[in-house]
Amino acid sequence: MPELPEVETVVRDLRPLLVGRRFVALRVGRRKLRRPWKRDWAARLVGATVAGVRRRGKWIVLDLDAGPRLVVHLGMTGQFTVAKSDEAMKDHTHLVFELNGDAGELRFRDARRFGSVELFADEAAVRAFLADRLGPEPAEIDPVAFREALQRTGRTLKAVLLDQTVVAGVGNIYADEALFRAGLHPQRRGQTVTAAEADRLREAVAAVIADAIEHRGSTIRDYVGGSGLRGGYQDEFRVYGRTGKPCPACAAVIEVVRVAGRSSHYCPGCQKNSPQRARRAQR
DNA sequence: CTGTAATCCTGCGAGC
DNA sequence: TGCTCGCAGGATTACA
Repeated sequence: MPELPEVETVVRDLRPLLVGRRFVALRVGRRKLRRPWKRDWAARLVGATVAGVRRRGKWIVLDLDAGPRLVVHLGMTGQFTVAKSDEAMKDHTHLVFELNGDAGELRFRDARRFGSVELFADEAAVRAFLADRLGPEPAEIDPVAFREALQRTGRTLKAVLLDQTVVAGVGNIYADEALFRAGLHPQRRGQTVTAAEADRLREAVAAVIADAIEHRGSTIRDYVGGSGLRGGYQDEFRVYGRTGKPCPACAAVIEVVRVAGRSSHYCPGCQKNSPQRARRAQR
């Protein structure tokens, strides 16, 4: 569910609520998440003070003063929030970190349990883990590397944008919105794009992500920020979830197709798929 | 190697 | 109202 803008919002919300706070107790649910909970983690977490809260791609990292790092992924339905201790416990709450002072508690909730929580020994271990999985942040993509990543693959543009090793943090919503802004069809093959189109797509990805962060991400159903607030970017969608509605640019009717296993929304007027012509133009 | 499909889960809306 | 079906913001693995 949450993509980069939602995760960034959670991190920004949690940072002032957690940094400097100590975990004084921890309750761990029985249901298993995506990665198994190791028995010694609770002992290593209780008593630790939060030194930092940050994000890389869709992964959240809590730096603990003694050195270990808690790495959290929200999957599709994960929520990571600070609540008052007397606030009712919602179902599917798997972890509760009690904070010192009057700071309430940090809760991890995830109905579908596609999310994960893992404790790493130190910064080097986290770096190795993330480096294996993630390409650059959208704002930091190297133009040449991005163009080459597109032009050397026969995959669709949609599949490439969803590949976290090409660019970190883009998911189904923002892939569709970026392709619309770049005027590119989701089923277009990477090999067929020109340098100018690759640049347009790279800029569109960065712009859409930045815009969505400003709106605190998108809430369609489950997503809430670190303080429980919903996002607002769902009201800015131009194509995602707008099947059958008019394109804001040309008034053609938005269509949906299945690409790379995901629903892909696009405007047939603004996003033509013309691999033949593009292929010929390249020679 | 490349690319797609199935898998892990629960909840909800659509359609009958 | 109640049931079944398909789909959902993701990552990983298993296969063609």
